[in-house]
Amino acid sequence: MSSAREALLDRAIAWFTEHGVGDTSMRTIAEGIGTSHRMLHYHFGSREGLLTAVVTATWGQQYRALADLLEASADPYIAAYALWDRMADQAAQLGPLFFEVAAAAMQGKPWAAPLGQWIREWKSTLETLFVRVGRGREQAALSAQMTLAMARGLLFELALTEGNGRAAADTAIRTFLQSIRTPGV
Amino acid sequence: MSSAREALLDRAIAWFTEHGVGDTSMRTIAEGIGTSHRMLHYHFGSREGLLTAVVTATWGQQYRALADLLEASADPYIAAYALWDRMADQAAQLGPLFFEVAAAAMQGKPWAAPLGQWIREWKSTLETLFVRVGRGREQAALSAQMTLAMARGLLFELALTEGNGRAAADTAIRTFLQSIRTPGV
DNA sequence: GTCTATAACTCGATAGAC
DNA sequence: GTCTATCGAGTTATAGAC
Repeated sequence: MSSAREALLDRAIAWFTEHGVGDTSMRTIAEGIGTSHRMLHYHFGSREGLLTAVVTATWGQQYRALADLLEASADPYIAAYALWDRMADQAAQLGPLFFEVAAAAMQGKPWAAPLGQWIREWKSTLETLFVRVGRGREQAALSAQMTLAMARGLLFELALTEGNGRAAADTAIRTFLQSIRTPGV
Repeated sequence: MSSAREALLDRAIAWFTEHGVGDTSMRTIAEGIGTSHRMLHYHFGSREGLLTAVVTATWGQQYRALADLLEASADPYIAAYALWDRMADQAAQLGPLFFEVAAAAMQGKPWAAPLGQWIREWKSTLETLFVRVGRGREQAALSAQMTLAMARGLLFELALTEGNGRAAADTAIRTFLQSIRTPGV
């Protein structure tokens, strides 16, 4: 509600995107985004509250954008490529933070839990699309799982090479999508 | 050399595997593995020195084991599956730490750099195997990239679900390896 | 909402005895 | 190699004025 809080949150997201979460303190990030650590405590309650807000806001909007994208296209292959295109564009900036927060979710850190939840939902959403195009439940689940795994694996590499190799990654995902399009697979 | 140092390193690796790196202090980990923070400083010099030693030891032995495995098998598809099998077995334990350290490498943290280096080498190793089996340079590079991306993406999901879904992941990797085996892909 | 001040504590790292 | 003791800085979080 408060616009001061939201302005602060936007800048915090930008800061974490660039520097990661890691061991950074409230003071360090406060200085980095031009406020005081007192204000961060005032608006977000605690360090964990700030992290939760950042994760929720970042991947909440990401999740809604992707869900829209998937709903807009009837063809799961076209939708999957559009999804890839969007993720790959942001890989160099958002990739490192994504994998850091995901690792935190794997370790059971509460502030990272929302991301883990959304990752599970992406799979269901994509699976539904494959069903809608005529695949059986099991085949749709397999296709969704493989598509997301391939996209995420390529994203991992892109993030590790700071965005170099985008063309090669595009070729890889296209080759893969082509291969699961053929019947019997 | 010193056996006290190596015993300490072994226990530190086990501790990080279970708890992650995150924001944990020298004092916390020292207590966790039954020593004093003074001893950690004595043997590893600094917090960064300890992290570097842990990363180097963990993925140094991992890298050598995988290199042997790839060299032992002439068929890259069999080798790739053996590689997958080994990684998937350890996914629930080592996966979270792997992705956390990889994210640190993406963010340029010096202590995580060795892992980034090895990840690049895995690709070259697998690519060489595809060349040896008759693929052209470009096709071999593409196959190696896709194989590693798929394996890593499935690993990501396995780690996030604490090892549940191993059977589904096995099916996925087998389906994928089958699909890139057919000529023209 | 924003400020200064500060409580209460933990951090990495080192000194020096043994 | 291992111990106790400690330094100085940095930490989260809160109190209270404005």
